Amino acid sequence: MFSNSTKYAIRTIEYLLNHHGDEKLSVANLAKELDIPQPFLSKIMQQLSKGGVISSTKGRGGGFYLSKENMNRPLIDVVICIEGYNVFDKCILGLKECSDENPCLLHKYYKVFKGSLVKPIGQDSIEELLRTPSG
Amino acid sequence: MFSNSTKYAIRTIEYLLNHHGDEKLSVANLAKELDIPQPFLSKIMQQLSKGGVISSTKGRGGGFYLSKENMNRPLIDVVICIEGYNVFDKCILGLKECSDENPCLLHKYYKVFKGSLVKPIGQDSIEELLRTPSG
DNA sequence: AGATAATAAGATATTTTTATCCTAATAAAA
DNA sequence: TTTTATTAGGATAAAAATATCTTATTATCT
Repeated sequence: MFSNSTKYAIRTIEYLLNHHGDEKLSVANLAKELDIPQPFLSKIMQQLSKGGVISSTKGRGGGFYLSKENMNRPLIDVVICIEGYNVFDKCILGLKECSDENPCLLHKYYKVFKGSLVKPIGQDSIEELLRTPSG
Repeated sequence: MFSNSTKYAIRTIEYLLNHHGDEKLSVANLAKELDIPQPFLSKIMQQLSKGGVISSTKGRGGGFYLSKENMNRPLIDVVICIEGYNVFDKCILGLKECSDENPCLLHKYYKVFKGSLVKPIGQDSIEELLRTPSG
């Protein structure tokens, strides 16, 4: 479903949010805490930063963090920033045409999934979604 | 979610099932009908055949088809045959530990999905699942 | 101003997935 | 028995994803 890059991105943003208020966090720090290869996470963070999904400051005491604006964006923006598109817009079996009228085999099942996962991801802000304890 | 290989496999098996009773179908034929690169589909069919998910006969008039046994296997076997494991057993965010007690961020959403898609895929036979018109 | 600690960015390497090609083996038909 | 149409299988190629390394740039502290 998600690429490793996207998985890492989501997990890192969650961590960033839950450790907000502390000083900004360096890639080295994040990579260690989240058990992600450091240089790879560095690449991902650059991409997220360029896409405006996270913020950063350079220099001593710098690092990555989430601004108020960052927190107000829907989580799906993170996915789009990494993957380049909304992965959930595509047919689960890769058909070019797949809709309620012209469904693939698994369309009806996948639709339930979209209703339950993709909707909150697409609508709710990062803060709303990630701050609530999951279960 | 699924790799291209798996998507192709599922679509081809669906086609095979719906054209059962006709003569066996060649890779060339299937690739053309389903718009899949022929040599790539060939590889996939070999793998499925070796895994016992589909059947084949060589020589003139030969081709691929589904035996009664093939039809009675759950669709998840196709996924396992291609991917090497059940992709749905893994955490959507790639956590090593992810359960109801110790859930990742998206665990509760993903769980709904599993209930709706993975359950039928894992339990129902290929014939039951694919023969029914979807929607 | 200089040293330091951090991100930014580009070049490169590795691995996996996807795709292609070619030859061998097989089975049926002529 | 020869030809033909097919799968089987191995060798290889191309592309994408994943991972690493190195250097440049920047901001803060001393």
